[in-house]
Amino acid sequence: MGDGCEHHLSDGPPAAGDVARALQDASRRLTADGERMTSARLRVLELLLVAGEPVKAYDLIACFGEDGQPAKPPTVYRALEFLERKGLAHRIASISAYVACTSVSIDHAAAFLICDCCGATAEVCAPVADDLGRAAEAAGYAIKRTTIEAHGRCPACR
Amino acid sequence: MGDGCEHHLSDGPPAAGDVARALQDASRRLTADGERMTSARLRVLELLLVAGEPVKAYDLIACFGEDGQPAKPPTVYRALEFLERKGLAHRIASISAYVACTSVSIDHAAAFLICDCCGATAEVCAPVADDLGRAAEAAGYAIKRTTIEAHGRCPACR
DNA sequence: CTGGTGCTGTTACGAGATAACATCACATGA
DNA sequence: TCATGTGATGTTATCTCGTAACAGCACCAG
Repeated sequence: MGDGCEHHLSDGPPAAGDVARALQDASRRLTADGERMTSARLRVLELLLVAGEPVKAYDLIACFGEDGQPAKPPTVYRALEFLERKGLAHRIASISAYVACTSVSIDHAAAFLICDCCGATAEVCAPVADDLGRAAEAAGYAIKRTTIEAHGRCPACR
Repeated sequence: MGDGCEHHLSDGPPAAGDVARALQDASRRLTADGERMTSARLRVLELLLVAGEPVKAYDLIACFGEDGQPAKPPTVYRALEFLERKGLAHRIASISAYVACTSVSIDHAAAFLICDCCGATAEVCAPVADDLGRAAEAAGYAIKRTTIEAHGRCPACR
């Protein structure tokens, strides 16, 4: 969220229809995968999609209930872990927040550009991780998972 | 720290002489810079150097006093913030830990390879961040700071 | 010796995340 | 149909991580 300025054009919350469609797509993909899209998982994904930007876990916890009832932390953390495992969401470690995955490709390895001014984030793909992979190989490391996050200012806030 | 195996050859704790030398170098560089290398900062840097791998903030807090007395959290967090600002230490966001900077070049933008098995980390430099910079430019973002971390297995643990 | 600036000490608390255990839902095979 | 195993959830409690706020001190510049 904005600390000072309020530009915020980029990404942003999508139309309601888009969210519904994304939720349906996700559900279908999961059931096809033999996984269960339970109500808690669906709700957390919905909240992430509606936000359209990184959200703190405790913000999710606070708005979890349709009626305004908060959830218990494990409920939300379990859903987040599941969504992340399935590539439907990502944790952004540098700000301890979570965001719905916007990348089309299933096999992720995402990188994020994060605006310190308005909070907008862009998920960028591919080329970044390659470089890192090469460096890892040179050092003899076998990589399983990457965290790639760049902080700065988005086009609107510059 | 190792969760299961205990290989752990890489990096590791350096000889006492090396630590002393690194501390002196750091002190000189700071005073030349017009900064003060106070006892708390020196102590935290020493603990990081001796460990030779990422250390949790509360572990630093616990071993802070020479006599075994723990420090108060702000003491350590302030020192860490300072050391990070000066490029003498880095925070590793994906595991909420801190590590002394091993890179020779002053102007950092470091990337880390972290072994999930034994905890060893390698700090790799340069080429990685370039790629990310290009992606950012394409998206119109101006980057100030990056977090690049890869998890996997080190040569010894593979 | 006076004021400003930056560092330290201390208390208290807010935010982030997980352990442990009981219970429930549901598919599968006897 | 019922037994059973697996995975999801509910609940309590706790742990870890990090910071706000304020008082006091150290040191340098004028």
